[in-house]
Amino acid sequence: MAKKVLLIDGNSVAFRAFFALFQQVDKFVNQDGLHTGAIFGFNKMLDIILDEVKPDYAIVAFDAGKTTFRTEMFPDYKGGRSKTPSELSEQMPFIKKLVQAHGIKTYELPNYEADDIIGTLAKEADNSGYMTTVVTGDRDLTQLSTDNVTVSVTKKGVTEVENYDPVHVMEKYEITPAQIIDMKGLMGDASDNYPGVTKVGEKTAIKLLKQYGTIEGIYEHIDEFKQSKMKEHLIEDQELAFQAKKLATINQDAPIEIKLSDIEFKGIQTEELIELYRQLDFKSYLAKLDGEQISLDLDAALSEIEFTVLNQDNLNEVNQFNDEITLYVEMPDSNYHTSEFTGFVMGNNSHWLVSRDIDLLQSDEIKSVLESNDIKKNVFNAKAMTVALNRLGIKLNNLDFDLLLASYLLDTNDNSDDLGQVAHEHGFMDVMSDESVYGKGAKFAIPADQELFEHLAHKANAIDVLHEKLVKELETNEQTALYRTIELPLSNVLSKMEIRGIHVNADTLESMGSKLIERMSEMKQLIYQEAGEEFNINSPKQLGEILFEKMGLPVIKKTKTGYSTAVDVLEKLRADAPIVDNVLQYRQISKLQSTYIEGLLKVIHSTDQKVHTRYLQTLTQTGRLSSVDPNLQNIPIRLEEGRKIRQAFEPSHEGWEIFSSDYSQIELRVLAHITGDKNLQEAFIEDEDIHASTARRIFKLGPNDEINRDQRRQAKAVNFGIVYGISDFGLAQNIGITRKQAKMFIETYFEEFPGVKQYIDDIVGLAHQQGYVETLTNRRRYLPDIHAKNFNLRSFAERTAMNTPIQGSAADIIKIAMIKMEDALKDAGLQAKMLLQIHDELVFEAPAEEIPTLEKLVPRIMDSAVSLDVPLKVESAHGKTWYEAK
DNA sequence: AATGTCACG
DNA sequence: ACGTACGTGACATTT
Repeated sequence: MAKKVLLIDGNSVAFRAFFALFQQVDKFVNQDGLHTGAIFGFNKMLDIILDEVKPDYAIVAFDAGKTTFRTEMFPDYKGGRSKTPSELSEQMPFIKKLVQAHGIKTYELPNYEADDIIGTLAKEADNSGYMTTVVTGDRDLTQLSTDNVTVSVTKKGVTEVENYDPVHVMEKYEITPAQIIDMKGLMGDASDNYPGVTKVGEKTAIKLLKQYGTIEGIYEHIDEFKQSKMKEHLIEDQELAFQAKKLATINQDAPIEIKLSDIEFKGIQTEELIELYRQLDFKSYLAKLDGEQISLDLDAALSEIEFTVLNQDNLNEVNQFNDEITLYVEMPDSNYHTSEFTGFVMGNNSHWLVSRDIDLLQSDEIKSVLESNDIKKNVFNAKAMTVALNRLGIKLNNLDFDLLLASYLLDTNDNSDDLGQVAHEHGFMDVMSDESVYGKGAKFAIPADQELFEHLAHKANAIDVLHEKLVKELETNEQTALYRTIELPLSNVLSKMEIRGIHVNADTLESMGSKLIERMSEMKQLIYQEAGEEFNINSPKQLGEILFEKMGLPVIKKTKTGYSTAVDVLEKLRADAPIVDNVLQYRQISKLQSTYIEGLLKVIHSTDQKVHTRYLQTLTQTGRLSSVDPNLQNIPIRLEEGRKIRQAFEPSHEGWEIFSSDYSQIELRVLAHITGDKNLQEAFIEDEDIHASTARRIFKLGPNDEINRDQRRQAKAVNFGIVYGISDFGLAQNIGITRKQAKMFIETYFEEFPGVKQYIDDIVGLAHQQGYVETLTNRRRYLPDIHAKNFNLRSFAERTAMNTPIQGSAADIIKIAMIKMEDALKDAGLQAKMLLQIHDELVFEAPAEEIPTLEKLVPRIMDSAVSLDVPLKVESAHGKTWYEAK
């Protein structure tokens, strides 16, 4: 097989990579403040292309300096270009190192550009009968393409390329690769700052070349041209055209000192590359490198750590800890309700006790330490530890420091549930991430004793070392109270709710499911009939082809991969063809079936007929919880059909009921409080229907005027819009009015609620000034994009600046209520148990006879969780199932 | 692993 | 002129 040669135009690819990632210029910075976006992009390109080409020879050519034979010929060549941004030029030396670490030579030659080096080598390769791939960001190089030379030009970004061989050049430009030079001669090149023939662009140039072949050919026949402006320009600019042609011609005989045999591709130099990735902070690439090689190498980089392996005979070792201990129980699966245990570590001050034998935790010696109220516990993920130990019949008491929770409060942005990664974020590198120890996907494996124990000891040590630092940082941010009185106690409340679980009646789900399946197959047949063929309705691609190509329905919206078939689009097409309505119905049923019937059935524990969700306490950017495995925060309610799913959620005892209370309009009440807007506050103090009240104001209605349904609906959308960080476009889209009308609404709203307007201006200003915003309890969200040059990114950050204090404070309030609730239920001696939190709603189960008590107690706890300038309002309901609690 | 869609607050 | 509401998770399909 022919040898393969890879020639890369280093400068142009680096430029492309830099500008492709420029919007995120602030995201790609390593610890030393070096920008790394272009390096990152270059690396990505290299990985892909090396994998694709698998070259025998490879080189990356760079431009040597400002002056070349072209500037000698034409002093203004590439003149007027703005200087290379310093953010890019500082990256060039690293790109060269990166290339070398990939086992590829770099080369530059005084007086010549990278193009010429590539052209010369391409010619040599072609003559030797090799297959060559040229990678560049510059279309001019397509002139080099032959049957044996493919020119890959990077498209948006650097990872996608368009491959030019002579056939593709012909398809695209209708000329040969050699004629590309003539085309450039006629057109000139604005970016290289040389002119061609006046008023001749791509279209005209191609037309002329198709007829006369070359620039020379054109001028040989210039006399035969009909009198025209174009002819005048051609004659006038003849010299320029020939000059431009020369400038555009790549020199294929540059005096380079290297031959193909000097540029053999050596393959990746793993050690060098690891060192470089480390320096650059390229974590994902580090992880990607061969797992074993890396873990060996990283292992060597970690400090040696001592530990004692616990067994039945040395359990008295734990007696040395009487003040505080650091504890970590290792679980390979993220679901701590069900995961197996692979080991544990406990200790402090570099005295680490480790073991794989989980049963040891249940020994009197260890159990008494864990359950002690005098010995403080430092952990990573208190809730996971609490639930895990509960499975072993151990009650974990006196939790004090949670590295995960503290880290989340300090900065919600770069968070992870991996101890190693979190430690790295805080500058502590002497611990590995789980992924680099265990590998991932198919490679996942639990290592042998020594490696596992070292990993565990390093983890415990990381918690220990970061403890003091993070506690100080919380103090600096005035977040100590948030940590101690809200998040840490809440993690305990949540662990109880998760452990309790909620009873789900599988029979109810199954009988619903079989009805749905029946209806689904009817709908399916109907849709196939209307379509005239069978296809996969669940595939947006296939559905799009049927609707928009076969049936010719009007295309309303496109996605980046094809036609959009989302609800808002289909709804507009409803009247055009009956199939649309059927597809919508089919989708609705299939969603219920797959996500809520089958999905829920899969996660019911066979031992207790319950589902045990996990609340993620350190995930959202606003301070809300999220719920997974299963997600119990998105069980259907809006449409009756879906709402019936809630009939399967039952109390776990005979004679009990489901009881549910929710905050009414909590976000708008928080808005009224935070903005201090008198008009908005008044509406809540008077307990008015808030959307009607807003309607009265924005439509300028009198106190006795009727508010019609549509006015209220629109006002409701405006209220939502305000909370989300409104834009006229968004509002218009949402309620189907013109942008102009939406703008009017917003303006009127701001006139009527000047305090809200003031708040928006203030908070966006504050975010710009300090780089973050805060909630009522000093929960903090950093907004790095607030300084972005990119309009979209910046606007998004500005909207979050105003939304986060609202959504986040509402989250704070219900969290406080939950902590108080757990105590209040206990103090009142009730059997009632809190089961679920759905952002502004709490769901309980209780004996029927406790319901009257709950109806007073629960709202009282909830509405007094905090004291705002407006009252909080709570509404309750109860019934035999969650469905009936409405 | 990414994308589109749709369920919730 | 830019291109849009805020916060989530699960599923099926496609790459």
